[in-house]
Amino acid sequence: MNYLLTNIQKVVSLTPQEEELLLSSFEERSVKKKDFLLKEGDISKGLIFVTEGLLRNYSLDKNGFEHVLQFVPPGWWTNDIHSYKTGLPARFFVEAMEDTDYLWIRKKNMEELFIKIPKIERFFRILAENSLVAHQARLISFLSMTAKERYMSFCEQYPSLTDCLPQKQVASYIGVTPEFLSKMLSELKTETKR
Amino acid sequence: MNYLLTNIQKVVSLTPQEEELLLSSFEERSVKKKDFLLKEGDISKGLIFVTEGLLRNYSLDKNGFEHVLQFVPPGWWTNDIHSYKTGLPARFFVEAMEDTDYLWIRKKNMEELFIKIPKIERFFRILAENSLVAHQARLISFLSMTAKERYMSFCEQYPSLTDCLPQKQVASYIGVTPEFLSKMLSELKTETKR
DNA sequence: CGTCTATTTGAATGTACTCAAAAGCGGTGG
DNA sequence: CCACCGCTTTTGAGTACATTCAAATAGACG
Repeated sequence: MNYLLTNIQKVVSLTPQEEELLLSSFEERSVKKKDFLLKEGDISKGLIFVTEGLLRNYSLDKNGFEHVLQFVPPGWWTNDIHSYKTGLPARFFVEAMEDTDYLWIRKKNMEELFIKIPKIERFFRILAENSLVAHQARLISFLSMTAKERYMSFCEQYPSLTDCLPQKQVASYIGVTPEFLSKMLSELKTETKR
Repeated sequence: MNYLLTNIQKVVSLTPQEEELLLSSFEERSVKKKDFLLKEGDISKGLIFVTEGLLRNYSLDKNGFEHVLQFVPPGWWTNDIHSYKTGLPARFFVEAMEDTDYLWIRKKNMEELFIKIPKIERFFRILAENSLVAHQARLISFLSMTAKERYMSFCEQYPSLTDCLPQKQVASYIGVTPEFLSKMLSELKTETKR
């Protein structure tokens, strides 16, 4: 639970009372590898903050292919925002890539927190804005970069993830087929050897 | 100015005093077609709310190609969020596609408003969240759709823009060359004729 | 071990790009 | 008001980047 406080206090400072109210609004939960926290068609009823493990947030297209929207390591938040905000069915899946511990807060509690502690609403405003910046950068990468450039940019941005992720998942994130990523990698290797 | 109030009151309600404070924090400004409101390398010092006309927010890649991040018709907000939040040089340009009127608020005034009227901070939290949802959808379109599908999805989503925008700009938004969009369109025409 | 999934490799294909040239269109100045 | 200039759009030929499909190999897990 302390991890959550540290995460939030980097942006806004809370009194001990506020900390207590905050923590009491969350539930500690765990899932096993390959479990789903959310499936397409479900209604997303709360927010997820990962403390241990790794999640992925992805969509399934009409041809049955998966597309990774986000990897969610400890210290990061996830859910299907659209479903959460509108109450409509989710378009994304949230699945555990490893055994994962997380904190969960129901929408109703979240809304109460915003009223009782405006600083929490500030925290989430800033969180959303930062996330927006990251999404914009990723969009620009699709508009202006080749697959190889997107791969290298991914490695720079998430060095810790690059190692522990199956290639297939990285391929899905940067928007290429696993076969093509494999070919790119063998090229990159022979390039550096020379 | 009233347009701004209408826009905000759709999400949160304000008292007459709050309305007045809000409006007094903004400046009315105008630019001519082809003028820049922000250039790469500038520091983004405030937020822009368009009341009349049309802006575009784009980046320039290392080969000199433009990539449209956002079109900004009346009722929409824009700036370079990253630069605005960090004080670092902007990566994007904001340019007027037509003579445009807009409201402008300095960062310092914005921060004061957040303190004096928490509902305004709520409005911007929700604005950022909605924008995030839109960005996610666009990301998924690059991961899962062909150029033709992205084009059709763009037309559905922004019917009013489709007509008034030069093809070249639409091409830049959906991530293809103007030549390729032109070929796609002539194909689509012959398809519907049959 | 055996099974299941991930990765590699190759050949054929397709989608989208580049470069070039011509045609169309809008704005501006004479 | 027309002619010209610059920019956008169209069209075509050749090319490159990335996909599909198939088959072989390698790894991970029970």
